[in-house]
Amino acid sequence: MHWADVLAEDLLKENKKHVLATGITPSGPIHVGNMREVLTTDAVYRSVLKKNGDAELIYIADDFDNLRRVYPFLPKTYEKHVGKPLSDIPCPCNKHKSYAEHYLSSFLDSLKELGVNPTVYKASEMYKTGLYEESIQIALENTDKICKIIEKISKRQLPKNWIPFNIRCEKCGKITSAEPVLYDYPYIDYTCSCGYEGRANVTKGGLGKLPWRIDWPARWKILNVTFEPFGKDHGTVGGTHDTGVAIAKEIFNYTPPKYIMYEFILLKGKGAMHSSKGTALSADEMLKMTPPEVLRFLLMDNHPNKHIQFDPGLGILNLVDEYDQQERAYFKIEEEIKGTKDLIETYELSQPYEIPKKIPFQLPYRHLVTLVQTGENWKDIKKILTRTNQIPKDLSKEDEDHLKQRVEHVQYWLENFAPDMVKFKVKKQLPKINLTDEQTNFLKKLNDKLPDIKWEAENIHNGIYEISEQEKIPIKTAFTTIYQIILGQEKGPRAGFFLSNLDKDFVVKRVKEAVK
RNA sequence: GGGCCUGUAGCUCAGCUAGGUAGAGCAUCUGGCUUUUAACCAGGUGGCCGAGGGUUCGAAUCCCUCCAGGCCCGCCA
Repeated sequence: MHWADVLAEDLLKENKKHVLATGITPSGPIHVGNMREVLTTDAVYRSVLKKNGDAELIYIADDFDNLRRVYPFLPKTYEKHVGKPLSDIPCPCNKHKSYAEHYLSSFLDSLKELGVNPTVYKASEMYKTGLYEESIQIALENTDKICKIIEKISKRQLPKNWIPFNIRCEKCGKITSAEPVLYDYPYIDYTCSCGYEGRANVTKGGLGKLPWRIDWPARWKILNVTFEPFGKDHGTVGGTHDTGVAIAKEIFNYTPPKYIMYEFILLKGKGAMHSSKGTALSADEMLKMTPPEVLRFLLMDNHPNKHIQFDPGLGILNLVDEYDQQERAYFKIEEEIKGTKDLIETYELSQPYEIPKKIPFQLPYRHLVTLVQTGENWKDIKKILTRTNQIPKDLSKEDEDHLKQRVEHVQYWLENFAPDMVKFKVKKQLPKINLTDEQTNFLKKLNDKLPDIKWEAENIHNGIYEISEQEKIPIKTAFTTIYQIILGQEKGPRAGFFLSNLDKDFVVKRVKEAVK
């Protein structure tokens, strides 16, 4: 059984409406690792719905959390914003309402592309509209109890006058620097390190925030959360999940949601991703080089408790190939590889939106890598594909869109991540090269033969071999020569297929030129 | 120090939740049309299922101990 179904069935033991929650703090570019949490939740959500359960998928952006420090990708001027809620900090590009919006909006766009459509909650709004009011009161009334729970479970010492509420200083706007002096419901008198002394009315929204260890369980109750995954960093003993569970039960009288702890996505050769260390791959970027169904596939095919090594280099080609292979198996065009796990569920969960009724038109991804570099744009590429009969004349609109979308992904990959060995450029002019006599001889023979070759991959390929045999020219030399005069490099894509994609006249002309 | 996960063929991993004759892909070897930057087909080789103990008629699978590796663990989600 697919892991999402296992989790869904566990939820369905209770016949009620399930709220599946996921949340990420938009403190910077949101990376693929974070994406795992959202897609994991989405998978379980879909599975519950499929089994006729009642479910809602929600996404909570904790934009009321404060900026911890000036991250490497931020200008120095952000120093003055450290400590303020993300929703109160100006946008780095000035196009969004706030710092939080800046990172959130592109992430939400990515989610849409992946077919994830949660109800979005923003913590800043939840606080400002008073959704947290009751929880704040309960927390403050139970300060001692909460303090004991946290100290006992996390083995951490809290400061003497600690209260489960971070006051936002009215003057400087920071939620990290105000110290409570006196608490008399509903007022808290405080002094801030900026010198301000003030009084906060906790029943008025937005004057402060519950610390994370209390915020999380409070949120479960406010939104009736029944399921929420979290990364292994929270799963540690005495960690925020442990204290959250205890606080939910003992303070908020709420049964903690079910969960799954997920492993991290590691970047091949670089290890775990950290935005702050520059070793993160943002969700945006990943989606630009990986088709959405393939990105989903990567996560659906791997149990959340397994870490994923993601290779943005050649590995991506294998990943897409693997996806295509499973797609063919799903549509029974070829046999599934023995031992494939949950083929049907995995494929269906990988679809961003509708599950195709028939198999989408496939072109091997590696071919696309060559094609994309042969043609200038989609029009060009389509022309080549049509001329070489690689796509049917009556290609459907959906199939064309699908193909075009893949071409765009390949282009982005080639520009940003592909290793040099797969890159090439068809030179507009004959490159400056020194050819040996043997090579020149080969080109002469090729020049004679070319006009008679029917312009198809296999014929071209065979033609090259014939010359090689007749003239006793090593086949390797033959290929190298071709790559040199067209690409200006010694290696290149499979020659027959490659040349057939080029215009015949162009090749004939180039060979003629090279012989001179 | 604590926690989670992993250990099965040369490599990457299924199989373990419901115990019942050890599997796949790649690599390698052989044969077929000399086949390029990782696009063929057919067949073969290859494993003390990390080690030890226990439960059982029977264990890769369940229980215990140990060993090795990965990752995580400050009011940093």
